[in-house]
Amino acid sequence: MSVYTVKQMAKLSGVSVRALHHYDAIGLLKPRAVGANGYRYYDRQDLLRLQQILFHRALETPLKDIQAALDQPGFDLAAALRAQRERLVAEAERYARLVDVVDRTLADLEGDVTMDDKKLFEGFDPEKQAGYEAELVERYGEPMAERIAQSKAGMKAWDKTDWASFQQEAAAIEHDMAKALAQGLPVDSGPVTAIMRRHWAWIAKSWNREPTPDAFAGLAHLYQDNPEFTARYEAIAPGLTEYLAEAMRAFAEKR
Amino acid sequence: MSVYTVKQMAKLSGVSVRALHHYDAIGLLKPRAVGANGYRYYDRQDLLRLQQILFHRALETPLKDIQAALDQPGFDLAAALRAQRERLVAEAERYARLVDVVDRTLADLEGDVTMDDKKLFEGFDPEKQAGYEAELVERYGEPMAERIAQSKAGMKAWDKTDWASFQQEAAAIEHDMAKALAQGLPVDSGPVTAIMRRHWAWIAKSWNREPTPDAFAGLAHLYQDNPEFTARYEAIAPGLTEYLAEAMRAFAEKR
DNA sequence: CTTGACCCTCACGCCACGTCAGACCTGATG
DNA sequence: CATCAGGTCTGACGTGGCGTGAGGGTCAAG
Repeated sequence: MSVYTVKQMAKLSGVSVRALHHYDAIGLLKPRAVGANGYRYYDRQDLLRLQQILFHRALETPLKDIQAALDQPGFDLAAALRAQRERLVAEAERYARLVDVVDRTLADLEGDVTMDDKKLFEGFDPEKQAGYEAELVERYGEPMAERIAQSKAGMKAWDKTDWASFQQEAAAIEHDMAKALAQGLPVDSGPVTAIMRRHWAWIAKSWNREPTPDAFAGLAHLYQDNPEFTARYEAIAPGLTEYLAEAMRAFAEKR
Repeated sequence: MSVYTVKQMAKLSGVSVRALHHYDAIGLLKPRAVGANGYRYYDRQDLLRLQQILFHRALETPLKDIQAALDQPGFDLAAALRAQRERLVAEAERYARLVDVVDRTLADLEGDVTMDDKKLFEGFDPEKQAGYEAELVERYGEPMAERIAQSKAGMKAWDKTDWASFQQEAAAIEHDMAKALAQGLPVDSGPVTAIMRRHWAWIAKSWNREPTPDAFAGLAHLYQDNPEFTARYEAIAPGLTEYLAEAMRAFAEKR
């Protein structure tokens, strides 16, 4: 009565026959018996195990780990679930952030603002974002962490117009720096200093607070060390990353 | 000046050299030039294109689609992004639901309630969940949609104790039904009718409203047609799905 | 005995690369 | 000029969780 063929198991559980073959092959779920004809026969215990498998699979646990969880008697399921929970929370947040990115990009598109000014402030690749922050905090201590939090809080309240003007100013600064570089102006010359004043103000706006000279110079390093920034600047003009960084350091020293 | 080797491109953009090879191989990003030695040489335009690629890749767009988006001149980027946005929202919600599932499971585990009573009300596999709802709505019209919404709203307010007792009652009902089946009691016999009264009440609790007899009978079909339910009942006892469904229909007819 | 619905075992395909292996190229140094 | 480090290349296989045939055996009903 309670013996099922592959097809029946598939219908009862919602997985494919191929998946059952696969689970058999990797030893995750072996049928209770195999006939002389090679047919797989499952029973209710197998069905129960399959249900457990599906539970873990829905949480995106690798099949290997599921096997380990189900086969080891003293396995700490609660601990594993708590670990999974963290992962899932992180994923949920990641996707929420990506939605934000798309929203801002769409706002850009519909507002007809130039399309290329979105890379810097998008917040995708949160690991790297976290990396920047960790770097800044390590270099400048706890107060920096607070500043970052302030910055985030402040920027959250911005509307689309704020973002658009913010990005336009960034583009303008970059454009002017590229021109200065092309003209061979020294980084401590008057015009470049003027641009740096605008950059300083722009940073102050994004941080919701005046940067210290040290932090400003540290940002220059950050620009040089991280691909997100170098790619952006190098794409505008070759050598712009270093030129900008030098200009920032020169400006910071005068403060 | 603005000519980059693979490694330089990799450093500037943060992708691996292997990925650049791959993008070349599939035609997504071909270097501006290839030397007589076979070396790939990129320029700033390539870097810009790579940045666009990375933007889309971060949104998990398949590389083929990215290529289509970048190569077709009249491509509707906004429409594509809106579609992606929907996907991302759905994913964010899915993960949030999974976190809920894990939380409830953990509550179960820590409350020492039996572990197997979690499958029915978990809300993972949202597509199928949506399928159930669509099925019910189609069968019973718009009022059912409203009822589902009510049910969800009501259950959201439940705490862990509510969930635990809710699940215990379900388990008790199933257990009693399995016993009745084993004893061969007819589905319209007194004891079975008594169990059905409890099942009815249980449904009423979850729906936040009394079911109509038609809806109750419809639920019986749902149990028989969907693997999530059949697997659950068949795992408890073979034939329980049909027995339960018959009992529900018999009960519904008497109302 | 035939039909049609099952069942089996290979075995390749997918996607976006990671990871060797083996060989060639280039620029700086002894 | 030889050497050496550190690039660069082209295969080619591995990853995970199966999907999707191909080619052939099995089983129950008519």
